[in-house]
Amino acid sequence: MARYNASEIEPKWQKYWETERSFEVTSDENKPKYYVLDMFPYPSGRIHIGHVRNYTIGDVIARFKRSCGYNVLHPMGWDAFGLAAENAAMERKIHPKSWTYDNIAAMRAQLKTIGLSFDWSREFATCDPEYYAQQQHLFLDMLEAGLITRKSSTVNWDPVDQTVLANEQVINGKGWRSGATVERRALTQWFFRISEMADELLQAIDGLTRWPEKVRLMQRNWIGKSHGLRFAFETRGAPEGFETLEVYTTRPDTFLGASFAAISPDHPLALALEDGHPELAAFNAECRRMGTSEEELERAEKRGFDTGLTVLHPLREGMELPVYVANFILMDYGTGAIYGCPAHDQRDLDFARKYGLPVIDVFAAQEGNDRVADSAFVPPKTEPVRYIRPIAGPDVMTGSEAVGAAIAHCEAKGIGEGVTNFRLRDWGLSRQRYWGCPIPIVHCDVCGIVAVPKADLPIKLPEDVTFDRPGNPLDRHTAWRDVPCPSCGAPARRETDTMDTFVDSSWYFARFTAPRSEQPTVAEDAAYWMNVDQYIGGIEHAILHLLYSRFFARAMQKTGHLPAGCEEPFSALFTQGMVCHEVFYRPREGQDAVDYFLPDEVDRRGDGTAILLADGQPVEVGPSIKMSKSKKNVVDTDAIVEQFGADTARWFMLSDSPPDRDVEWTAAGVEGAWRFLQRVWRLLDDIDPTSDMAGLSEASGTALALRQRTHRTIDGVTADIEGFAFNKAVARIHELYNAIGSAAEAPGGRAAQREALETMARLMNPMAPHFTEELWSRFGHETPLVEMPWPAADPALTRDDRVTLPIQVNGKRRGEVEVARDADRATIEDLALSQAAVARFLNGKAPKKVIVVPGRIVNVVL
RNA sequence: GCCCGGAUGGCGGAAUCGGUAGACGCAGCGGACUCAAAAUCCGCCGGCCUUGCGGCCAUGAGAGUUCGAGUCUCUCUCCGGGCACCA
Repeated sequence: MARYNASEIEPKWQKYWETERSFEVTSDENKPKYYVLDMFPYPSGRIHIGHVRNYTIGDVIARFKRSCGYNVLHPMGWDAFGLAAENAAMERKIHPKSWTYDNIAAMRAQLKTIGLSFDWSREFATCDPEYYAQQQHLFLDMLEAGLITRKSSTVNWDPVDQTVLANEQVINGKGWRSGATVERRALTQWFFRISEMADELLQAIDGLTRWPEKVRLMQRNWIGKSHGLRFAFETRGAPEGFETLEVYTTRPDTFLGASFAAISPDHPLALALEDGHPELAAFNAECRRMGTSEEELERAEKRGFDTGLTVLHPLREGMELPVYVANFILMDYGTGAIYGCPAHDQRDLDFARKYGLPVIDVFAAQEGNDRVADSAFVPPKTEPVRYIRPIAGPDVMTGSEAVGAAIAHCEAKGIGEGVTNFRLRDWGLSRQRYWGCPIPIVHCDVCGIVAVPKADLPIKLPEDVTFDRPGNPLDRHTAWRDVPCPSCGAPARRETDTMDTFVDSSWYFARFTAPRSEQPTVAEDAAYWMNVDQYIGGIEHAILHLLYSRFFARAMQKTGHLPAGCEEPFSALFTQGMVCHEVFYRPREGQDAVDYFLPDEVDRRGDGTAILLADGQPVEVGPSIKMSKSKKNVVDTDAIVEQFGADTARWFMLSDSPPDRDVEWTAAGVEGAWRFLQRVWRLLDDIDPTSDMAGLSEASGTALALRQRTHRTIDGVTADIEGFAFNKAVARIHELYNAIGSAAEAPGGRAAQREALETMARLMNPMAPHFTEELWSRFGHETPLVEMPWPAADPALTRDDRVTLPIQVNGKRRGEVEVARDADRATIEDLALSQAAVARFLNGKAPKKVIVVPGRIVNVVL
């Protein structure tokens, strides 16, 4: 038998699936549906091996469910708007559109060599006008439904390039191109009112039982529901209109420990005080010379400026607290103002020490409470603590009880109210960029903000734009920008901001159910296909993308674009890990820099060293990290498919690491996968593909043992695939392979071997589809595996009525005993105590205790 | 800084409920076949002690709960993801 030749056989089956339209599906009420969706890629240019992993995982599920009788929707598309296309335009003078569509064409061709069971007839890119036209439609409906609002928020502003920067374009506080110090600037923008839905989005997490617990927890924390006290301080010395200062606190039980108040540099009071106070104005300006990212604000050194104002402590007569402007207060959370309780909040304590403010204890010192070492005592909310300054209630309470008591007390005295607050902010969707979905709005001097009538959609992006200057080209494209007002006809301006690309990816899953419709969705198709039964993607999307999609599904329901029951669009979620690779590099002589080399340029030795093929000299071998272009530790898909075939790559991806963990791509691992497929192929030499399956019934001895293993493997692999434990499924298939040879000479052995190999082909099919189709066809089967049902195990062959129990003495394994699976405790105990190994330790004495866990273990305690 | 994960042989990992730690694979070593090599096949493969039987140690570190802990609790270390304009 010749070697298995992937480069001939893989295209053959790909062509078969394509001409047979094996994976194209339509709504069919008579068949149960299964919607499996892989997060669609950003068309960055090439498919790398990390994509192969992601899409292989989804493909295993899709093919498996298909063979289980489901009508499987498994679509693919492109998340095609974004910053990278504009960067390419600026750097390489390529239009974002041609850059994007060229990349899509290249990546589509690469994906098709992997043998993925996508329904390509449903493909779209989010930058297709047919797609974003429907998105504009959704925007208008959401605007009308009150789900969209307009307000001010802060952006990163590059004062040299006169442009808004994304957080990733701010490097150490400087604009990445200009190098200028970035500052925060307020801009009026469009917002989805997601915060209105905060509580609903939080409650519904409870129902997402097939999501990873960590993702549910991250979403809960992100929404950040809290109950606290909101009240107004009376101010002293403040300008007119600021007679009170409203603050919010989640720990009103520490109110009597307050020793200062602080406001955000962006707080209206801080702005009002700038007038005639140049030092404060300078401080505020300094604070604004920081980006908008929360990480940057939190990591920055805590600094404050004494405004000279004070507020009156409402519960401590005569006590005035100084008011500071502080750089760590976020204007977007709570009221943008706080009071500080240094004794019981580390950040407040650091601040108090720095500015010489008093530290007032609210709790009795406890063991481990060592404020002396400049470490605040933050009391737990759920355990009782002793208060020396309770606002109300007994001395000893849990934090939660004390918070409740404090709120009740303040409400009774008329100083504030208990309120529920959320960390979740509204979702700003405006982007000052070209390569995104235009917002269908016109600004008219007469009528104000005017929605574009639906009849005028789509608002298409103009293509004649230039990127020779920074800023949004739509702003300077007057022919596109200047239009008559749709309402009064007066000269007006289009909205030149485009939508955040998260909008594009927040409803694409719904669009796949009717991708060519002239409406965003089609009711019957959405009703049939939604929700996504299995969603698969990276953990990096655990919060934003998934939360926005959950919001959008609700918004689409409210606007009639999704039927009832679709408020949670992803019934099950799986988050997969990344593909990593070693880095190869050499320090650049005389410079503080290194040159990286591609894995292809290097010969990696078994002893951990490597040499550069070009000059035969050694290179450094660095750690295995996430594949990235900059470190050159990327493996291109084409080379692997050409050398080993897609099935080898797929098999390797699935065999080593569990799919939710990172996997290291190694050449040796790929070769191992390739050798395994070849070994399975060679079994065709030893196993008669025409042997009579009637011999199965008389299998005995090793042949019967093989049959049992075959059928137990069916059950095991089925459970493993359902549980995303593909690496365990692969291990089981290896074990079955290792067992095949032993049956050859036993009665019924030839038939048992044929059964085993045919079963292997069927079980391996979702993972290595081309290889197994070919293997299957060599047995003379006319129906290809793609049309075959998933194999079922014979229960008579999977039963096991004997079981081996380990015998422990004092918790250490000293022997084992084989018993009937249903043996009772007394029988097991007698057998165990009669063991020589046990008797040796007993030394004639009776054991203190014997623990028997039937079917599990025996532990003899001396 | 804040939120969320992860850590098991030389390497990837297995151990469904707290019950035989290291399944399966990779790498390595030894052997067979070969003029030789490749390919293939067979065997060994956590550490220490022991001729052997076997014993002791061992799941990032330290403590705790338990007859029994990789698994549960607490403290710590390191690594990764997210932090709202990367997608």
